[in-house]
Amino acid sequence: MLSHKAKYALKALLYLAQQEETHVSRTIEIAEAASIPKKFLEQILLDLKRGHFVGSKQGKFGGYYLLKSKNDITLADIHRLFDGAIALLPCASLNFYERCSDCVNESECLLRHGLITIREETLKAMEGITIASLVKK
Amino acid sequence: MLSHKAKYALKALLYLAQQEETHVSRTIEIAEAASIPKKFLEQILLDLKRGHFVGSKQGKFGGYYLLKSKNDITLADIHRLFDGAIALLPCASLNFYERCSDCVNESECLLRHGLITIREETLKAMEGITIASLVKK
DNA sequence: ATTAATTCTATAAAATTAGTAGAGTTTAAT
DNA sequence: ATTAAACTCTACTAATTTTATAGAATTAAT
Repeated sequence: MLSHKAKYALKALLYLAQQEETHVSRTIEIAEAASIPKKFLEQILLDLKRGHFVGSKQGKFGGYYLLKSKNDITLADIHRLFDGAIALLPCASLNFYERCSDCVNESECLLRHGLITIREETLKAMEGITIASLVKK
Repeated sequence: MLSHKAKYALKALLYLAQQEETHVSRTIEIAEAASIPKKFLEQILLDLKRGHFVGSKQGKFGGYYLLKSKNDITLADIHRLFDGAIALLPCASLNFYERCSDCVNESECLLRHGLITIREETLKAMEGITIASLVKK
Protein backbone atom coordinates (compact mmCIF):
# COMPACT_ATOMS: atom_id res chain seq x y z
CA MET A 1 0.00 0.00 0.00
CA LEU A 2 1.04 3.58 -0.59
CA SER A 3 1.82 5.78 2.41
CA HIS A 4 -0.30 8.89 2.93
CA LYS A 5 2.76 10.88 1.89
CA ALA A 6 2.94 9.18 -1.50
CA LYS A 7 -0.81 9.49 -2.00
CA TYR A 8 -0.76 13.19 -1.09
CA ALA A 9 2.20 13.74 -3.39
CA LEU A 10 0.30 12.21 -6.29
CA LYS A 11 -2.79 14.27 -5.52
CA ALA A 12 -0.70 17.43 -5.36
CA LEU A 13 0.99 16.61 -8.67
CA LEU A 14 -2.39 15.94 -10.25
CA TYR A 15 -3.57 19.33 -9.03
CA LEU A 16 -0.52 21.07 -10.46
CA ALA A 17 -0.91 19.21 -13.74
CA GLN A 18 -4.43 20.56 -14.12
CA GLN A 19 -3.42 24.20 -13.75
CA GLU A 20 -2.31 26.42 -16.59
CA GLU A 21 1.37 26.13 -17.47
CA THR A 22 2.19 29.59 -16.14
CA HIS A 23 0.23 29.26 -12.91
CA VAL A 24 2.07 29.08 -9.62
CA SER A 25 0.10 27.32 -6.89
CA ARG A 26 0.36 28.20 -3.21
CA THR A 27 0.58 25.36 -0.69
CA ILE A 28 -2.67 26.36 0.98
CA GLU A 29 -4.42 26.34 -2.38
CA ILE A 30 -3.26 22.78 -3.14
CA ALA A 31 -3.99 21.64 0.41
CA GLU A 32 -7.58 22.81 0.28
CA ALA A 33 -8.26 21.60 -3.23
CA ALA A 34 -6.87 18.15 -2.54
CA SER A 35 -7.82 17.73 1.15
CA ILE A 36 -4.28 17.48 2.47
CA PRO A 37 -3.13 18.83 5.88
CA LYS A 38 -1.25 22.00 4.98
CA LYS A 39 1.81 21.60 7.18
CA PHE A 40 2.21 17.99 6.06
CA LEU A 41 1.93 19.07 2.45
CA GLU A 42 4.72 21.60 2.96
CA GLN A 43 7.13 18.77 3.71
CA ILE A 44 5.88 16.72 0.79
CA LEU A 45 6.30 19.58 -1.67
CA LEU A 46 9.83 20.11 -0.42
CA ASP A 47 10.55 16.43 -1.02
CA LEU A 48 9.09 16.72 -4.51
CA LYS A 49 11.26 19.76 -5.08
CA ARG A 50 14.39 17.96 -3.92
CA GLY A 51 13.42 15.18 -6.30
CA HIS A 52 13.21 17.73 -9.12
CA PHE A 53 9.58 16.99 -9.88
CA VAL A 54 8.36 20.47 -8.97
CA GLY A 55 9.92 23.92 -8.83
CA SER A 56 9.12 26.73 -6.44
CA LYS A 57 9.04 30.49 -6.32
CA GLN A 58 9.71 31.96 -2.90
CA GLY A 59 8.32 35.06 -1.23
CA LYS A 60 5.06 36.86 -1.83
CA PHE A 61 3.07 35.44 -4.76
CA GLY A 62 5.33 32.41 -4.63
CA GLY A 63 4.28 28.80 -4.84
CA TYR A 64 4.87 25.57 -6.71
CA TYR A 65 4.68 24.41 -10.30
CA LEU A 66 5.54 21.28 -12.27
CA LEU A 67 9.17 21.11 -13.28
CA LYS A 68 9.09 17.84 -15.19
CA SER A 69 6.58 17.10 -17.92
CA LYS A 70 3.43 15.30 -16.80
CA ASN A 71 4.45 12.52 -19.18
CA ASP A 72 7.73 12.02 -17.41
CA ILE A 73 6.45 11.64 -13.85
CA THR A 74 5.50 8.03 -13.25
CA LEU A 75 3.91 6.21 -10.37
CA ALA A 76 7.17 4.31 -10.01
CA ASP A 77 9.06 7.58 -9.46
CA ILE A 78 6.75 8.73 -6.69
CA HIS A 79 6.68 5.32 -5.06
CA ARG A 80 10.46 5.26 -4.94
CA LEU A 81 10.75 8.81 -3.60
CA PHE A 82 8.31 8.37 -0.73
CA ASP A 83 7.91 4.64 -0.13
CA GLY A 84 11.17 3.25 -1.42
CA ALA A 85 11.66 0.00 -3.29
CA ILE A 86 9.11 -1.36 -5.76
CA ALA A 87 10.32 -4.91 -5.10
CA LEU A 88 8.78 -7.03 -2.36
CA LEU A 89 12.13 -7.76 -0.69
CA PRO A 90 15.28 -5.61 -0.67
CA CYS A 91 17.29 -8.42 -2.26
CA ALA A 92 15.04 -8.23 -5.34
CA SER A 93 15.31 -4.46 -5.68
CA LEU A 94 17.19 -2.54 -8.35
CA ASN A 95 17.39 0.87 -6.69
CA PHE A 96 17.26 -0.15 -3.04
CA TYR A 97 19.18 -3.40 -3.09
CA GLU A 98 20.11 -4.80 0.28
CA ARG A 99 20.78 -8.28 1.56
CA CYS A 100 18.02 -9.83 3.65
CA SER A 101 19.02 -9.91 7.31
CA ASP A 102 18.17 -13.61 7.54
CA CYS A 103 19.72 -14.58 4.22
CA VAL A 104 22.16 -17.47 4.27
CA ASN A 105 22.85 -17.96 0.58
CA GLU A 106 21.33 -15.39 -1.72
CA SER A 107 22.17 -17.09 -5.00
CA GLU A 108 20.34 -20.21 -3.86
CA CYS A 109 17.32 -18.38 -2.42
CA LEU A 110 14.18 -19.83 -3.97
CA LEU A 111 12.15 -16.78 -3.04
CA ARG A 112 14.37 -14.21 -4.67
CA HIS A 113 13.91 -15.43 -8.23
CA GLY A 114 10.14 -15.20 -8.08
CA LEU A 115 10.27 -11.80 -6.46
CA ILE A 116 12.51 -10.48 -9.21
CA THR A 117 9.89 -11.56 -11.73
CA ILE A 118 7.21 -9.74 -9.77
CA ARG A 119 9.32 -6.62 -9.52
CA GLU A 120 9.90 -6.58 -13.27
CA GLU A 121 6.20 -6.85 -14.02
CA THR A 122 5.05 -4.42 -11.35
CA LEU A 123 7.66 -1.90 -12.39
CA LYS A 124 6.60 -2.05 -16.02
CA ALA A 125 3.00 -1.42 -14.98
CA MET A 126 3.94 1.43 -12.64
CA GLU A 127 6.09 3.10 -15.25
CA GLY A 128 3.10 3.06 -17.56
CA ILE A 129 1.07 5.22 -15.19
CA THR A 130 2.06 8.88 -15.51
CA ILE A 131 0.57 12.05 -14.12
CA ALA A 132 -0.55 12.81 -17.68
CA SER A 133 -2.27 9.45 -18.09
CA LEU A 134 -4.09 9.92 -14.79
CA VAL A 135 -5.32 13.41 -15.69
CA LYS A 136 -6.62 12.25 -19.05
CA LYS A 137 -8.86 9.59 -17.53
CA MET B 1 7.65 -4.52 0.56
CA LEU B 2 6.75 -7.75 2.28
CA SER B 3 6.69 -7.83 6.07
CA HIS B 4 9.05 -10.23 7.81
CA LYS B 5 5.99 -12.28 8.68
CA ALA B 6 5.06 -12.76 5.05
CA LYS B 7 8.64 -13.53 4.08
CA TYR B 8 9.00 -16.06 6.90
CA ALA B 9 5.68 -17.63 5.94
CA LEU B 10 6.87 -18.10 2.38
CA LYS B 11 10.16 -19.57 3.54
CA ALA B 12 8.34 -21.96 5.86
CA LEU B 13 5.98 -23.03 3.06
CA LEU B 14 8.94 -23.58 0.76
CA TYR B 15 10.54 -25.77 3.40
CA LEU B 16 7.36 -27.83 3.82
CA ALA B 17 6.99 -28.15 0.07
CA GLN B 18 10.43 -29.70 -0.16
CA GLN B 19 9.73 -32.44 2.37
CA GLU B 20 8.22 -35.79 1.55
CA GLU B 21 4.42 -35.82 1.40
CA THR B 22 4.08 -37.88 4.56
CA HIS B 23 6.61 -35.91 6.59
CA VAL B 24 5.42 -33.81 9.49
CA SER B 25 7.82 -30.94 10.32
CA ARG B 26 8.33 -29.60 13.83
CA THR B 27 8.45 -25.82 14.32
CA ILE B 28 12.02 -25.92 15.59
CA GLU B 29 13.08 -27.90 12.54
CA ILE B 30 11.59 -25.30 10.15
CA ALA B 31 12.93 -22.42 12.22
CA GLU B 32 16.49 -23.69 12.09
CA ALA B 33 16.39 -24.70 8.45
CA ALA B 34 14.97 -21.36 7.33
CA SER B 35 16.61 -19.02 9.88
CA ILE B 36 13.39 -17.83 11.49
CA PRO B 37 13.01 -16.95 15.21
CA LYS B 38 11.18 -19.95 16.65
CA LYS B 39 8.58 -18.15 18.78
CA PHE B 40 7.78 -15.81 15.92
CA LEU B 41 7.40 -18.75 13.56
CA GLU B 42 4.92 -20.37 15.95
CA GLN B 43 2.53 -17.47 15.42
CA ILE B 44 3.07 -17.50 11.68
CA LEU B 45 2.35 -21.22 11.40
CA LEU B 46 -0.84 -20.74 13.38
CA ASP B 47 -1.88 -18.00 10.97
CA LEU B 48 -1.12 -20.29 8.04
CA LYS B 49 -3.17 -22.98 9.71
CA ARG B 50 -6.12 -20.65 10.23
CA GLY B 51 -5.80 -19.74 6.56
CA HIS B 52 -6.01 -23.45 5.69
CA PHE B 53 -2.64 -23.48 3.96
CA VAL B 54 -1.07 -25.93 6.41
CA GLY B 55 -2.38 -28.59 8.75
CA SER B 56 -0.96 -29.62 12.08
CA LYS B 57 -0.64 -32.67 14.27
CA GLN B 58 -0.57 -31.91 17.97
CA GLY B 59 1.24 -33.67 20.77
CA LYS B 60 4.44 -35.65 20.74
CA PHE B 61 5.79 -36.25 17.22
CA GLY B 62 3.41 -33.55 16.02
CA GLY B 63 4.20 -30.74 13.61
CA TYR B 64 3.08 -29.09 10.40
CA TYR B 65 2.49 -30.16 6.83
CA LEU B 66 1.10 -28.62 3.65
CA LEU B 67 -2.67 -28.81 3.47
CA LYS B 68 -3.16 -27.19 0.08
CA SER B 69 -1.30 -28.28 -3.03
CA LYS B 70 1.91 -26.35 -3.75
CA ASN B 71 0.28 -25.32 -7.01
CA ASP B 72 -2.63 -23.71 -5.22
CA ILE B 73 -0.70 -21.48 -2.82
CA THR B 74 0.16 -18.23 -4.54
CA LEU B 75 2.18 -15.20 -3.56
CA ALA B 76 -1.07 -13.23 -3.70
CA ASP B 77 -2.61 -15.51 -1.05
CA ILE B 78 0.26 -15.06 1.36
CA HIS B 79 0.45 -11.33 0.76
CA ARG B 80 -3.23 -10.98 1.56
CA LEU B 81 -3.02 -13.14 4.67
CA PHE B 82 -0.10 -11.32 6.26
CA ASP B 83 0.18 -7.94 4.58
CA GLY B 84 -3.35 -7.31 3.43
CA ALA B 85 -4.40 -5.65 0.20
CA ILE B 86 -2.47 -6.06 -3.05
CA ALA B 87 -3.74 -2.68 -4.25
CA LEU B 88 -1.83 0.52 -3.52
CA LEU B 89 -4.81 2.24 -1.92
CA PRO B 90 -7.75 0.67 -0.10
CA CYS B 91 -10.22 2.23 -2.54
CA ALA B 92 -8.62 0.21 -5.37
CA SER B 93 -8.72 -3.09 -3.49
CA LEU B 94 -10.98 -6.05 -4.21
CA ASN B 95 -10.63 -7.93 -0.93
CA PHE B 96 -9.84 -5.05 1.42
CA TYR B 97 -11.93 -2.27 -0.04
CA GLU B 98 -12.25 0.83 2.10
CA ARG B 99 -12.87 4.46 1.32
CA CYS B 100 -9.84 6.75 1.59
CA SER B 101 -10.09 8.92 4.69
CA ASP B 102 -9.45 12.05 2.65
CA CYS B 103 -11.68 11.08 -0.26
CA VAL B 104 -14.25 13.65 -1.35
CA ASN B 105 -15.68 12.04 -4.47
CA GLU B 106 -14.49 8.53 -5.19
CA SER B 107 -16.07 8.17 -8.60
CA GLU B 108 -14.25 11.26 -9.80
CA CYS B 109 -10.89 10.37 -8.23
CA LEU B 110 -8.22 10.50 -10.91
CA LEU B 111 -5.85 8.38 -8.86
CA ARG B 112 -8.20 5.48 -8.29
CA HIS B 113 -8.52 4.47 -11.93
CA GLY B 114 -4.79 4.16 -12.41
CA LEU B 115 -4.39 2.24 -9.20
CA ILE B 116 -7.04 -0.25 -10.22
CA THR B 117 -5.05 -0.92 -13.39
CA ILE B 118 -1.91 -1.49 -11.32
CA ARG B 119 -3.76 -3.80 -8.97
CA GLU B 120 -5.05 -5.89 -11.84
CA GLU B 121 -1.60 -6.32 -13.33
CA THR B 122 0.20 -6.90 -10.06
CA LEU B 123 -2.41 -9.41 -8.98
CA LYS B 124 -2.09 -11.37 -12.20
CA ALA B 125 1.67 -11.53 -11.71
CA MET B 126 1.40 -12.53 -8.05
CA GLU B 127 -1.13 -15.25 -8.79
CA GLY B 128 1.36 -16.68 -11.25
CA ILE B 129 3.94 -17.28 -8.54
CA THR B 130 3.12 -20.41 -6.56
CA ILE B 131 5.04 -22.35 -3.97
CA ALA B 132 5.47 -25.04 -6.62
CA SER B 133 6.88 -22.61 -9.17
CA LEU B 134 9.35 -21.26 -6.62
CA VAL B 135 10.57 -24.72 -5.61
CA LYS B 136 11.11 -25.72 -9.23
CA LYS B 137 13.46 -22.81 -9.92
C1' DA C 1 8.57 48.24 6.54
C1' DT C 2 5.01 45.03 5.71
C1' DT C 3 2.94 41.16 3.98
C1' DA C 4 2.73 36.64 2.21
C1' DA C 5 4.86 33.06 0.83
C1' DT C 6 8.50 29.09 1.05
C1' DT C 7 12.14 26.68 3.97
C1' DC C 8 14.05 24.34 7.81
C1' DT C 9 14.51 21.89 12.23
C1' DA C 10 12.62 19.90 16.01
C1' DT C 11 9.14 17.57 18.33
C1' DA C 12 5.23 14.49 19.43
C1' DA C 13 1.44 11.28 19.21
C1' DA C 14 -0.26 7.18 17.17
C1' DA C 15 0.13 3.03 14.79
C1' DT C 16 2.58 -0.85 13.20
C1' DT C 17 6.06 -4.29 13.27
C1' DA C 18 8.97 -7.69 15.18
C1' DG C 19 9.72 -10.39 18.62
C1' DT C 20 9.38 -12.52 23.56
C1' DA C 21 7.27 -14.80 27.65
C1' DG C 22 4.83 -18.03 29.74
C1' DA C 23 0.94 -20.78 30.73
C1' DG C 24 -2.17 -24.20 28.70
C1' DT C 25 -3.44 -28.21 25.87
C1' DT C 26 -2.76 -32.36 23.26
C1' DT C 27 -0.72 -36.76 22.11
C1' DA C 28 2.42 -40.77 22.35
C1' DA C 29 5.17 -43.67 24.87
C1' DT C 30 6.48 -45.67 29.15
C1' DA D 1 -0.97 -42.37 35.57
C1' DT D 2 3.08 -39.96 34.35
C1' DT D 3 6.25 -37.86 31.55
C1' DA D 4 8.02 -35.76 27.47
C1' DA D 5 7.47 -33.27 23.40
C1' DA D 6 4.98 -30.99 20.64
C1' DC D 7 1.31 -27.39 19.23
C1' DT D 8 -1.94 -23.40 21.00
C1' DC D 9 -3.17 -19.14 22.96
C1' DT D 10 -2.96 -14.58 25.17
C1' DA D 11 -0.53 -10.92 26.64
C1' DC D 12 3.13 -7.97 26.62
C1' DT D 13 7.18 -5.07 25.12
C1' DA D 14 10.62 -2.63 22.54
C1' DA D 15 11.75 -0.49 18.42
C1' DT D 16 10.53 1.67 14.34
C1' DT D 17 7.80 4.12 11.19
C1' DT D 18 4.15 7.07 10.05
C1' DT D 19 1.55 11.10 10.38
C1' DA D 20 1.47 14.82 11.48
C1' DT D 21 2.27 19.82 14.26
C1' DA D 22 4.93 23.99 15.89
C1' DG D 23 7.51 27.72 15.28
C1' DA D 24 11.36 30.32 13.76
C1' DA D 25 14.02 31.73 9.62
C1' DT D 26 14.29 33.21 4.96
C1' DT D 27 12.77 35.24 0.62
C1' DA D 28 10.52 38.44 -2.46
C1' DA D 29 6.93 41.84 -3.94
C1' DT D 30 4.66 46.03 -2.82
